[in-house]
Amino acid sequence: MRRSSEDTKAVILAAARERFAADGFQGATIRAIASDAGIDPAMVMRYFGNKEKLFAAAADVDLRFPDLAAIPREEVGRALIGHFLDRWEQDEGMMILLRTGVTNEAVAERMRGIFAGQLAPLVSKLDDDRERAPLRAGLAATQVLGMALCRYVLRLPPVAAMSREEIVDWLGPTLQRYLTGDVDGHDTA
Amino acid sequence: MRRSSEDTKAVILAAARERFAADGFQGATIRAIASDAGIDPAMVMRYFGNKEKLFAAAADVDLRFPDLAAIPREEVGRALIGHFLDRWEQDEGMMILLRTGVTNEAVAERMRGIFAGQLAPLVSKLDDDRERAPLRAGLAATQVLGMALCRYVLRLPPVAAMSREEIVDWLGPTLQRYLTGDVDGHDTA
DNA sequence: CGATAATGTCAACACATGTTGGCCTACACT
DNA sequence: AGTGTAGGCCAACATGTGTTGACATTATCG
Repeated sequence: MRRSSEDTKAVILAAARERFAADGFQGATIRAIASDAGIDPAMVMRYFGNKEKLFAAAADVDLRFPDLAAIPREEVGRALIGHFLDRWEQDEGMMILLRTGVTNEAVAERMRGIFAGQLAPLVSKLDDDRERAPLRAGLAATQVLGMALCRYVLRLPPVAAMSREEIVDWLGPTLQRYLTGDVDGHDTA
Repeated sequence: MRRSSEDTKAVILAAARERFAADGFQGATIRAIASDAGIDPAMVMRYFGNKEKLFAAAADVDLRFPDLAAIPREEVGRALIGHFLDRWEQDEGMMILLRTGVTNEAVAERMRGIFAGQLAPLVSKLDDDRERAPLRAGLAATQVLGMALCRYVLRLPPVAAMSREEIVDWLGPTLQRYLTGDVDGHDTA
């Protein structure tokens, strides 16, 4: 045999990741993915069943958030945005989710799941008032996803041009207030 | 004649707005739009030429930002987010741009144009240091678009559940700092 | 009334897409 | 060498899409 089954499966998956990240779910075609992978479209079907299952495999992403409770309380804001930027630039899955979640309800549901399952629980460990944790996590999500949207997807020139340090310096305090502050910006006791 | 040319054109445009806002550019089909409008798909072509021109007509949006310089300096943050929330809920064009700009480069370019032509100039009037104005505007865009994304598109439960006042109270100070503060959050002289 | 142009409908084309089944090819094992 | 099987390719189908042209219908005006 030319290649092992697992090898070609991996090649297809890599090509699918790139295409889904670049063109979204509808925009990425099986034929284009197969062409990128240098194989026949039929192979994609053989190994992944159909387009939706291929997408599911390509969009399997883990945020791998660090344990915020293990970080000095006054640094969680900077730590969160820093980690998120790293993660975004390493894992194409983030781009896939954002590009497709905007027009695909199933993916949007998945993003809500990631939010509720990976970010919210972490935030709730920071606060004694567990009631407010989802709100805090939600606020953090708006700022963090908004940055990803403007920087990596829309590529607004001033935002795309910022250095990692600048972003951390500007967004860190914002996230710090969302995660640990009250409305007026004072830290909770 | 049953209807005037302008009337049906308006009916088509209204249906197109809804479909584009709900399904994005690729997801919205001429046939579905025509069906919503209660007419034949061929009419759409007759009046708008092709799908892209129809989209261009449907996505013609004006942010109608107020003159930030005419607002007390310490309130520009709250004013900006408040105005943006109003605008979003009144004009389907905002949803169209966000839903489609994420996967369509031409629309993304258009959003960059709106940003550079409508938001950035306004911000530059707030600051003596004109060099920093694009950066400030960009930061504001990340927070404001991130809120729209999480609240109206992704519908993250805690964010969608917030009241207008809560959002203004939480995001106002953030935008205030992006627009008029230095990195540490102190107002510029 | 009759002509004419505007408004609308119908059927079809050309094309791209996801998906399927049959066929070929090359290796491993006896 | 012969054979079975896994990996791979080709051609085709069914469907949905944007788009087009020919035909019908209706209102306006000479």
